[in-house]
Amino acid sequence: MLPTLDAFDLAILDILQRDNTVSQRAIALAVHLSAPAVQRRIRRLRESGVIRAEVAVLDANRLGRPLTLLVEVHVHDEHPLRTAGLRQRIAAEPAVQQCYAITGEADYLLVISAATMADYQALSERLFGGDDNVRRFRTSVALSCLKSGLQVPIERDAAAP
Amino acid sequence: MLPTLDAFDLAILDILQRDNTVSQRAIALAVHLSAPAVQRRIRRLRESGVIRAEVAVLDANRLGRPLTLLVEVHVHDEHPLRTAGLRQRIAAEPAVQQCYAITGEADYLLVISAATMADYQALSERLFGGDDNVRRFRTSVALSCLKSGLQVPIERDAAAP
DNA sequence: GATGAAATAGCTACAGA
DNA sequence: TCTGTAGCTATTTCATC
Repeated sequence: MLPTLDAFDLAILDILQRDNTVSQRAIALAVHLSAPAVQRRIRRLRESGVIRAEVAVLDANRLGRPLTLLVEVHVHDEHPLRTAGLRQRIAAEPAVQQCYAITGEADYLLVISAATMADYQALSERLFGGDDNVRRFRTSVALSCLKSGLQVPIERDAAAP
Repeated sequence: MLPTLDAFDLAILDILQRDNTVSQRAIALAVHLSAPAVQRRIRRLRESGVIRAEVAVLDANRLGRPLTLLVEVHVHDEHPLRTAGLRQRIAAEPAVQQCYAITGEADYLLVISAATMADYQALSERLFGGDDNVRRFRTSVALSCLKSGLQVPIERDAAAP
């Protein structure tokens, strides 16, 4: 389940995480391999979980969700049992795009997508309202998004001779 | 360039942002449309920018980048001319996955992927070191990632009869 | 890992509502 | 203008070397 990735794998991954619509033939050409070889590697990368998902990235503005909110959450007690409810509500809420447990002053950082501030207010009430383990939360509004992605930097050794 | 999205479009988008390897035929079946109709809609959604990208999401841990860092950056002057350099370095740095200009105490929030703390230290030096407009930056380490994605919540009206 | 055949998906054209 | 049917092209998939 932990296959070592060679330069071919890395080259393939680096293409796919930029654009997974490129054909296996084109990838094969780019990394100097045959198409079936590329296909077998992609299948292994999928099955082993190196490729976690293959998705379309949508424009939130065009879908009526122009707001991105960044929320630092402070809890009284970080103990798993005391935060289970919070974590479950976060997991269940589609508007919460990302959630990190973090070091430092705050305990959690959330990235949230919302249509209106009223919607966010209702959401924050749902997430934090009745939870007496939530000490406080501090919301920042994203004025603009300078960069948005989940791409993992890959050191590009030359792929092949 | 701003086509109104109907229930069919939304249903298609909701499938694709979860898994864009689903065939047009399967989508057609799911949303009760013919495959060519689905294809035409997908093409329009791509061209109009509603679909911003189609990508593979990789597991950073398996690629030797187990660290995620969340960095709040405070600048002296938010004026575009004074922050141009910073924004340019952020854009050029693959390790910076996300960057938001935000309201509140800090001015920017960065999500960064790194292999080691030493690498991050070098990176932060590159990003902020020589810039006298950067007043300070505060780094949090992500202890765990409870949720990770860029999916936009879509209200699922019934797709079609 | 490469080659070639079968299955499948994607694309285009045309007809109809 | 949009959908659906039909037919073609290209890609993926699988067996073999």
